[in-house]
Formats: sequence, C-alpha cells, structure tokens
Amino acid sequence: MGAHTDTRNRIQEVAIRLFTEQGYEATSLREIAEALGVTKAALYYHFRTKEDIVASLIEDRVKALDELIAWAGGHPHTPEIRGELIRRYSAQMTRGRHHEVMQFMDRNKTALQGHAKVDLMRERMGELMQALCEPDDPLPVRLRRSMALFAMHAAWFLIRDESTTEEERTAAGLQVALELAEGSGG
Amino acid sequence: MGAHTDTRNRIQEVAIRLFTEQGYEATSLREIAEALGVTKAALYYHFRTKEDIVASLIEDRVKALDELIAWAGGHPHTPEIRGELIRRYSAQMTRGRHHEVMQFMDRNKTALQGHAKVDLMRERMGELMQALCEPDDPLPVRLRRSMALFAMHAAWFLIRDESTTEEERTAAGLQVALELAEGSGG
DNA sequence: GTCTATACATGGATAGAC
DNA sequence: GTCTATCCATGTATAGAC
Repeated sequence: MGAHTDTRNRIQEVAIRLFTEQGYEATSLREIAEALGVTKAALYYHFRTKEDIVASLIEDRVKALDELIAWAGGHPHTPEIRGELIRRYSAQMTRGRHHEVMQFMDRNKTALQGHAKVDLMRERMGELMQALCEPDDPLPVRLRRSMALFAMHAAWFLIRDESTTEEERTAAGLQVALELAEGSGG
Repeated sequence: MGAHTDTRNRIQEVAIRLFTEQGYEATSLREIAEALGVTKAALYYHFRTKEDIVASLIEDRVKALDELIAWAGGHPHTPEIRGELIRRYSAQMTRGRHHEVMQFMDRNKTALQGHAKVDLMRERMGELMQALCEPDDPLPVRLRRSMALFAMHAAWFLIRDESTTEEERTAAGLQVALELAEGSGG
C-alpha cells in the first residue's frame, strides 16, 4: 500500500464520482487530474486508457457476480433458492463500491457500450437473470423478476432522500425485490 | 405537410434510433446525415443545434406528462385515483413515440443532463411521483411506487424478446405497475 | 511519478455558393 | 434546401525532460 496504490485509489474515487455525476463522456481526464491536483499525463502512468479506469472500477463487481452465478449453478430453480440468491445480491450491494458501480453504469448505459469489461458484466447480469427465471415463464413473471434485481439498485439511487440510512435502503430494496420475485402472479 | 415537414420527420426518426442504439454522444451529426443521404449542413437547416433535435423528440412526451399531472391535480390521493393514473400512463406508452423516447432517455441519462427540455421533463416525472406518494410514506412504499412507473417502461425495453407483441408488453407492464402501486406493503 | 508540450482526430457549428 | 469548405474547441493519447 505505497504511494502508488494510494494515488491509483484516489483516481478511481474521483473518477467514479465525476462519471456518475456529470457523465462518462462529459468528464475529461484533464478534469479528473485537476480535481486531484495533478496533470493528465500523470493519470496515464497509472492507467493506460480512460477505458482502463472503467475496467478497474467494475472488476470487483464482475467477480462478485461470478460467485453468485456459480452458487446458483449448484442449486435447483426453486422459490427458496431464488430468495436466497436475492438476499446474497442485496448483501453485496452493502459492500465496497458495488452500488456506486451499478449507479455509474445505470447512468452511462450507452457511453459504456463496447467496453470489454462492461459488455462482460452485462452478460453476467443476463446469466443471473436466467437463474431467476425460465425462458417460458409468462411475461409478467419475467418482468417482475428482472425488476427484482433493479429494485435493489433503485433503493440506493432512485430514492434521493439524504436522511435515509444505508440500513433502511438495504431493507427496502430487499423487501421489494423479494415481493417482486415471488409475487401474486409469479 | 410538405417536403420540409417530411425531412424533419425523417431526421427525428433516424436520430432517436441511433441515439438509443449507439448513444447520444457517440452519434455524430455527420452519421445521422449520412444515414439520410444528406450532409451535416443540411441538418442545420432543420435544427439549430444537436440539442434542438433532442428537444423536438421529447416535446410530445412532456405535453403528455403535463396532461397527466393536471388530471391528477384535480383528484385526491386515493388507491383508485392512483390506479387510474397508472392506467392512463400505460395508455400513453402505446401511442406515438412515447416508449421510444423513454428508452432513449433511460439509455442516455448523463449525456442529456443540462438540456433544458430534458431537465424540464425530469421535473415533470418528479411531480407525477408526488401525485403517487406522500413524502412521509414508508420507504418501501415510495420505492414500489417509483418502480411502478418504471415497470411500464421496462415492459417495452427490459424484455428484449422479439416475439412479444405490443399488447402483451402493455398488459404485463400495467399489471406489474398496478401490483407495485398497491402491493401488500403499500 | 509527475511535468510540459504537442500530435492527432473528431465533433459541433457557420459562411456563402448554388 | 442542400452543398462545399472551413473554423474552432475539445478530447485522448504520447514523447521526452526532470
């Protein structure tokens, strides 16, 4: 954990904040550099490209998704397993930068298209969805299950209320997600 | 409805498609022009700026939201009124370019930040939300009601299945939205 | 590790001819 | 209404000094 790792971390911190607030394309490397009190060229010592900064930001999230998919692969598609999968997903959102990463991606959907790591992560989300529902489930069920995952993101960034605690967000997201997954019609 | 109106319409059609597929910033005016077989300069005859194209795309949606908000303003906040509000919202999605506009905006959140008409529309969505829930409603209720609106968008673009008909999408979105608005916890 | 300087591409937008 | 030509700002990325 020398000065190298530290600067690298500070770059990531500022980058994800600005990418989320102002947008990925609207945020120049010059702007990130200035916020850190260094120059553009300094960033290029730590990251080969702008895309590499993004890749570094989401790699923990991809790993976490891989674990979830692997776990789901060893279990049958039952309501109980779906519930547990959702609980585990919810728990991930409380750790590290995971919910920040999801918000960053949600707000920059098109801008991140074509980034290798981002496309990989979209694939993983698709695989996770397949663990939550069969292709021949009725449309309302598929819609509800897709939205179950979204509920756990939305709890963090759809509700903008500053006074809401992290525990309340997590609980609300989890509750709505579980209802959506096993609601009256599915 | 002369050649003027026609070309203008064709520009809008190509623009919203490319903005949604590839992204707003990733789509240059040159690219739109080439897809139409004209030059960049020709576009500038019909629209003063790139931002003006966006404004023209969403203005019908803003008008539709205004109508909805006005209607809600004349009624109390009851489950029945909320249900009717959601039904009317759902009906709007089946007309004109409304669901395409919502998808375009969903996929380009940050890129459209600061566009006057887009910011206006975000305000309107906020007002509509206020018609659906009180500030002191419990968090899961607020989350569910926010997601009710999202469900009606998601029915159109979260489910990518080509064989799904427009009627099925509309019905599924409406059903899930109504469940979310008046679910077990809200 | 960070700097200055700069190459190089691309995009939005305008001027003025036809 | 559409064209050619061009301006100008900005962005990513690199070379090379310190």
